Amino acid sequence: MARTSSDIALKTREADEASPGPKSRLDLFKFVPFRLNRLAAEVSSALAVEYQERHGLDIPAWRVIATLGFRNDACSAQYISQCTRTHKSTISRAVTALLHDGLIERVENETDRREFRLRLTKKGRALYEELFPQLLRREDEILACLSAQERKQLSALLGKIEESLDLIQTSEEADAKQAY
Amino acid sequence: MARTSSDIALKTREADEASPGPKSRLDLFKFVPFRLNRLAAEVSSALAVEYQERHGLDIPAWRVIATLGFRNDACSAQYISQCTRTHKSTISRAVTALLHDGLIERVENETDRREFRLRLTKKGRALYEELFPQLLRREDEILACLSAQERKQLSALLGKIEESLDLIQTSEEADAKQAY
DNA sequence: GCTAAATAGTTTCACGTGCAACTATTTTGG
DNA sequence: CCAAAATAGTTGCACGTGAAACTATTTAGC
Repeated sequence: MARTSSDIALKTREADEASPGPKSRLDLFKFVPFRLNRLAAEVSSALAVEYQERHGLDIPAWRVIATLGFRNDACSAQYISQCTRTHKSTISRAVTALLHDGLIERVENETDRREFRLRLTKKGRALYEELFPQLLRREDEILACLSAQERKQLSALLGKIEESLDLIQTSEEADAKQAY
Repeated sequence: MARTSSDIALKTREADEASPGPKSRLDLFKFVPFRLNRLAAEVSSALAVEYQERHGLDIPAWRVIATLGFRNDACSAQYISQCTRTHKSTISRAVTALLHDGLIERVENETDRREFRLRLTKKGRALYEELFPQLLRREDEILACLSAQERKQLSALLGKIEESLDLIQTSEEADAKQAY
């Protein structure tokens, strides 16, 4: 209490988009990169309750489960890494843990013995089926402050930025970029 | 190449918002928390070039600089921690480094000797003045894919979510929540 | 006024992550 | 075919971060 500077405005909204002129400062609270970072961190921790506390999964593990659960056929660690934009070593460790827990299994690829195809086990599938509705519910809670139309807007806007940053890749494109 | 499953659709946009009915899967690429995470990470690394490579600052240090630069008067580490939503130990380490580099200085608070008031040095101010236009330019590049109106929309939508998640706090409110 | 609780800030510790090096396998090119 | 480059996946290492413990100081309660 008694912070003498308490009255400094911290409100974010209604950026002064009108004047791109000679700003002599940067308001962190209107700075989109900062806002995205903060928002993502907050949303993540809100979701963590579901997969972490309730199911013992961390984010990378959940991404593996989610990718395998969404697709029917088995796919490689590489593929998961690329399309979730998660570093391959991170995926590798998550895969090791999930194998150990019997949530996924891997099938040797006869034609290329470097790569393994991964798929959910029965147990893994069951977890996926239980988990994803809970996560969708959380997402819903988070977006409850938006109308249906606003949600559509948000989705479209994010899509545009993603596209412009090349975050949306076809598998072909993903093949081109290694690193991940 | 020759990924047999290459043709699986990875496109994100145009979520099937219409049917909130019995989905039996979760498409990670339509899942807003995932998208926010990925987007924030990507945007961060795009900006990192500016403050990291060109000025040797990391994100926490930049947040300290930005907060002090935006405000005229000196403020406490606590304050910076709360309003940037960055853990206090992280801010503490950033402050130590910035003090060492002579970018900020601290003034003893006579009425409360536990707390220090922080402010930019001349050198720090100069860095701020040089850095923030570059960052705004980057932000501009990233949002270049959006029209002026879309940017306004995005800002408003983020604002609503932030508000609903209680991310926008007056200092008063911030005082209530500790932890940070 | 003295003890207990609260607060600002620092530091130690454990842990997750990215990078780079490594192994094993496959592909390419001469 | 064989050597060199490329690729899938793993692992060692360094580093940044959050939680919790800690120091110093202030406030609250009796």
